[in-house]
Amino acid sequence: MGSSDPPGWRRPRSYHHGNLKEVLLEAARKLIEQYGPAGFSLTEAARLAGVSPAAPYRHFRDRDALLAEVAKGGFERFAARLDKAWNNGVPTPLSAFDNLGKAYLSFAREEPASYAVMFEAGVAPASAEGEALPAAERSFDVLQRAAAALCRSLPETERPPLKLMSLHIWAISHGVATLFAQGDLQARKVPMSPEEILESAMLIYLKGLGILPGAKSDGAR
Amino acid sequence: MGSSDPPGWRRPRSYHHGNLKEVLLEAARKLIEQYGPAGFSLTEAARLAGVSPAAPYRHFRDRDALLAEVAKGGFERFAARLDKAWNNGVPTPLSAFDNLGKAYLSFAREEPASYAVMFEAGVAPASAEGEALPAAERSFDVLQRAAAALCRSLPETERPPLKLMSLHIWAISHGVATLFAQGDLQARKVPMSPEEILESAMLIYLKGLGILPGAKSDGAR
DNA sequence: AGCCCATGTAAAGGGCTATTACATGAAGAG
DNA sequence: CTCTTCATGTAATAGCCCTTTACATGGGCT
Repeated sequence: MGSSDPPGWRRPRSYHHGNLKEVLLEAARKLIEQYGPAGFSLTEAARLAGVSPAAPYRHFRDRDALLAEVAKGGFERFAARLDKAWNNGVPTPLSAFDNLGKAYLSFAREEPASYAVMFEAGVAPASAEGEALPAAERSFDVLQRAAAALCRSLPETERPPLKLMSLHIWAISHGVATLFAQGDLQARKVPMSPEEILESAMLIYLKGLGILPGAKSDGAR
Repeated sequence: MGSSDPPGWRRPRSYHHGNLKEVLLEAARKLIEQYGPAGFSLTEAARLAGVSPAAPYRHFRDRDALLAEVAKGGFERFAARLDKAWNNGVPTPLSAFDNLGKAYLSFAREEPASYAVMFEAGVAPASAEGEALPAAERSFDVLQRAAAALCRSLPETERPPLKLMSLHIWAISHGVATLFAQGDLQARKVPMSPEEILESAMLIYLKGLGILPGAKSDGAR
């Protein structure tokens, strides 16, 4: 890789690009962000990188392989960010959980292209799954560890199935992220921020589990 | 839907098709279901309908306009189904709400193509929004009416903001639908059905609001 | 019966994907 | 230092798709 250059900077006048793979991935994210996963074109990414339309095929088997790499990189950064935000539940599981939710949303907002390729159906078929699976599972693991930590305040007999609870948390976060924190639907006339929507939903959910002090009206029983 | 009904059936031997618009929409849904919104091609839809590649342009301005119509029709059937499932909260709001969730998931499973075009970013750009907005809002209204009915068992001072609660319900349903009830991720090693995941999440959420008898440990307070 | 125009076809331009044969030059061996 | 090698780039091409334009057909109205 880059030997005497500043870390991985492309050499414009060289026949060999020197950094093409990364530049193509970056261009792909930019284009997907702008035109959607469907509107993205290998040829245009090559144009952005200043190379011929055939050059990308030296680094990716085909268009789908490039998208699979976008998904893989996305899952890796996603897992790292969730893990950092959770921070092992420090200082408290509740505050860390709040950070986790905010990190989830900010990733979806800051890397909408990655998020779309990671989760939208039919974008990166099975190839992505195979490559990206480990990082995807690391992401889910963070949610699962958070759920476990939150449950520790409950008597064992009242703890929900851990996996189920993690799926709930994932679904709520994903729902808020795709409906409100991404591109266009964000502009709907919803007077609340995605963060507010997610946090309030999580608070109610945690009350329902008895992890937070319940709604006053348990007298309804 | 009905396939071989007498009213408006295509005339195979006629120069004029007689039913092309509907047949193209149906073909589009079938192709999107199979290859994803990106893999769908106008030309192939025309081939399925037995007409030339230029014929669709007599009915749709361009490829995006056809997708916008898919989205519009999807939202209309979606709204109708949700409304029917909710059934004005009869016999009880809780049972009707359960039906509503099941209807949401079954629509996402039975019309994955429509659902994808309706909710995936960048598939049907702004054109869809304009045309499909009324039906989309009717869908959301059903959720909002359900939320209102569920809240009526609460003292007024403890009711959550209606719009916020509706957004929560929508986000949870959408999250479960896209993560677990559609195409590929469905095949994950999740030992629960989407219906079970959604219903359990909703039960916990409603407990958190005090609409259902609370988790035993409200004594935590 | 005859006209009109909604709805079809054929042909063509331009873009994208992917393959193949060829070109370039960075890096290591002698 | 030179020479060879091979990863990495280009050019050219085939095939598919989108979209437009000019033309063809025939159903329905007068």
